[in-house]
Amino acid sequence: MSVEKARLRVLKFRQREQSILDATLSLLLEHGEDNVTVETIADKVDIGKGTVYKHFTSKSELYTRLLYDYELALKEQMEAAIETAKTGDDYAAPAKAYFFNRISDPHKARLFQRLEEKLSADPNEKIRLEELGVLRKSVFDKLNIFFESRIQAGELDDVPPYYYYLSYWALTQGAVELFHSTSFNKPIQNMPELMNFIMDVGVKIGRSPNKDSQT
Amino acid sequence: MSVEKARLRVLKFRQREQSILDATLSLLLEHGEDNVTVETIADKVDIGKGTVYKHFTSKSELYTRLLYDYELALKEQMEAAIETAKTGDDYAAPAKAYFFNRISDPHKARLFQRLEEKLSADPNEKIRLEELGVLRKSVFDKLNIFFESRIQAGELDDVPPYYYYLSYWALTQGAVELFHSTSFNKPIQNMPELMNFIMDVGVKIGRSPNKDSQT
Amino acid sequence: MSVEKARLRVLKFRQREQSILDATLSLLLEHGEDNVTVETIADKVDIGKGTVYKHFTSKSELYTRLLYDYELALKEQMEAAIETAKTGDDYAAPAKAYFFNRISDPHKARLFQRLEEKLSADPNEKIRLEELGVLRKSVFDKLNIFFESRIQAGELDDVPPYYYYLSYWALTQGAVELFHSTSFNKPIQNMPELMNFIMDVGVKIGRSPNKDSQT
Amino acid sequence: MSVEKARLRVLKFRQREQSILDATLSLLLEHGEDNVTVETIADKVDIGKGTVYKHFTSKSELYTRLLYDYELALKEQMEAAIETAKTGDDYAAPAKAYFFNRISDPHKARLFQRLEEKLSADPNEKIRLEELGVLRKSVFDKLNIFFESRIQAGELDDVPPYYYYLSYWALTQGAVELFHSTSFNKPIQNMPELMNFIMDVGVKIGRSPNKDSQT
DNA sequence: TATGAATGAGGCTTCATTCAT
DNA sequence: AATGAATGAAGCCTCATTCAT
Repeated sequence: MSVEKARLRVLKFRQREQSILDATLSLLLEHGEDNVTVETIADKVDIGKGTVYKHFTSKSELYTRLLYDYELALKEQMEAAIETAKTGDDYAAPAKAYFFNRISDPHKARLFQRLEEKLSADPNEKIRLEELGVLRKSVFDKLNIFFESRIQAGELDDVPPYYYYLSYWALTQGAVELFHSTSFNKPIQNMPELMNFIMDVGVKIGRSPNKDSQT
Repeated sequence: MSVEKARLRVLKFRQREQSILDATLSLLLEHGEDNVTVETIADKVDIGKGTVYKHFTSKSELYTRLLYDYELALKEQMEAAIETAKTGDDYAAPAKAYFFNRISDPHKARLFQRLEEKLSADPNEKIRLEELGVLRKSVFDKLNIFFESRIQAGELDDVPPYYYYLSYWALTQGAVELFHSTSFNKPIQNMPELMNFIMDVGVKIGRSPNKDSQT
Repeated sequence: MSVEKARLRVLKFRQREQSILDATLSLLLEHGEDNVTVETIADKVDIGKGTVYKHFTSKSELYTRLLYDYELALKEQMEAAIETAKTGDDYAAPAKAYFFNRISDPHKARLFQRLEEKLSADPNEKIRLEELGVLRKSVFDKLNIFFESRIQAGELDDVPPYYYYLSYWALTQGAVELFHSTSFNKPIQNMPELMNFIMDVGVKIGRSPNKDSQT
Repeated sequence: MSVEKARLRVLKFRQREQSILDATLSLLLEHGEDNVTVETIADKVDIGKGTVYKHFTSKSELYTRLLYDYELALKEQMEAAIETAKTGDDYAAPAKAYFFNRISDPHKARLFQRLEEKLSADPNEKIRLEELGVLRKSVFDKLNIFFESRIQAGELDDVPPYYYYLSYWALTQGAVELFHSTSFNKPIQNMPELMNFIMDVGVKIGRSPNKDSQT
């Protein structure tokens, strides 16, 4: 019976941890990275400040954890998209998946970009942050194989595979920034249309003109 | 004679102002936006904290000034490049100019991106920050004309001109981020080559296959 | 049991709050409004500077609170005195109560006068300061009724009731200043006697000569 | 000829000194005691900050000087009024003169009250401030004689003469405060009328009922 | 003599983290 | 385990006064 109790306690503990993560993310999105304090977070979850430190050794660790969860979800989407692409149904599936993931919530995308940057400066987080690299490496490897095969099939120009996905990453990242920049926003009259245009630019990277007709 | 003295004094004052700006930029680049204090700056220039406030009414104003100077230099480079492009020698001149400007010092490029974002949150800087918009508007207008003419010459797909330069902006911005991301950096074996590849992607945006041969 | 603990904690917290208020008042009286810093206060209570901000959002709020407490006590004394006066035992009870309240600690009286003035300039305190007005309004209303009845009874000249209590306020205020002015102090050989004289001037305001004999 | 020049220089120096005093007073009245800096003053006079220190050894001395000038003018008015009173034309002349002097510019009256208080705390000003005492002593002496004579003439109750003028001082002082207090201001519908009422209270201090008819 | 740039002590406030209960 | 009061370092900014020119 006390085993049961213990299990329940552990469950509750985990749920609370998730609440903290959720609350933090929502506060971060609402008020910006520089305007969220541990106290705000605790208040939102309706727990004491000290309790936060029972779950995370530091504010940075909490942030890192958030980052990791985000990246993990992204990885899973990417892997699914790569599988789809392999079947030949839609070569652009990974590209689109990535793009949509980022652009569907550009606010969040940019937040994590900033967070990662900030955390990188923290020596205590270096180790934990490396796990992000592991996650990404796994996706990179799959993308490498995928693009290699397309190159060998003559569908793409013969450059190192990472040229493709990193160019694409850059383009998407930039689109996210564009979304937010008050100043560069101004000329834009039709944002969704522009985003489609940009995505299209991305999808077509490296396709030689004559190969273009194949899609 | 006292006129002469006064001129000297003003000169010295300006030089000091410039050295504050220089020191600030270098500290910002070295330690990151969140790790530069007014005291650090004063120490680096070897002046008192109060002196900084003789030149700038607030830390924010100092930053805004830095931003403005950077943007002004960029604007001038862009306008020169647009002129070059108009002569027909190199249609891609503006694109290249922009790309090189950002990529030649990606650290700085990203810094200013972040700085602008942060300053936008400060109500006191809103007015000063609008001058940046004026600067950019001027470049946008020239780019609009330039792209419009190329579209009408049938050299580019017929989409709103800003699609071109904003996509390009996004791509460059992303390239800058790529440069910094410790994690996304890893697969890269040949950074300059990759940057060229990305720039090429940008240059070719919107050129229909058959028009491609014209260049 | 934990309820008991919580109560104790709240109690302790309040006590500390009160000791901050007490220390602040005593420092204010000792060193003057311009020579009390948050650090001084914290030192006197033997707590950290930050702790002060757990109790009050700003130095101004702390001062406002002091002011409010003072005014509240005054209000209660005044209302009691007005009740006494209504019984007919001593028509001058409110006047005397007010006078004694101020003159018994003129140092404090003047301090709060200054404090209120200073706080009025702080836009953040405007709302909180209005509560003082509410407190006073309540006393004013009671005084209006009281004086009105005396006027109608023919005991006082028929002028707006507030003439009486505001003249009286002015006289008392001035007496407080007199108490402090090192320079105007000099001729005074018998301060209590002078204060009695002044109070008497106040008490007799508006009593027509022939009515004078009635008291 | 150089004597002439020297005289001119001295004249100019004095004029500038007066400009500084004038500018300071006007700034003090406009922005309040806590919001006037030496720089503001210098700017208003259109001279360098350093120049201010050629005329006054410290900001405090400048203020003290302002105070002295104000008090001197008041003294002269008071002495003239006492002379008038001695002729028997208007016994209340000194009282009225004082009251009008303060109430005609209550803003200024209160400013100097505050200034004197602040300066009293400055040990460096103690000596200079004593000269104010000398000025006042001179007026007090004359008032003593005046009131003494009225008392002996049976026109006033027999109390120490300073009871009269200090009570009066207090009343006026308080009226000035009343003028400014945002909170105590509220019930007032007719300020000039109220001020007259208060002045009347002051004028009648100490007059026994039967003596009242004499005026 | 006039200047105004430079100074730096000193004031207020914030917030991640600790620790006694 | 949970709490939240307490901490104090650190950051920004002000301003009377000094002093080299």
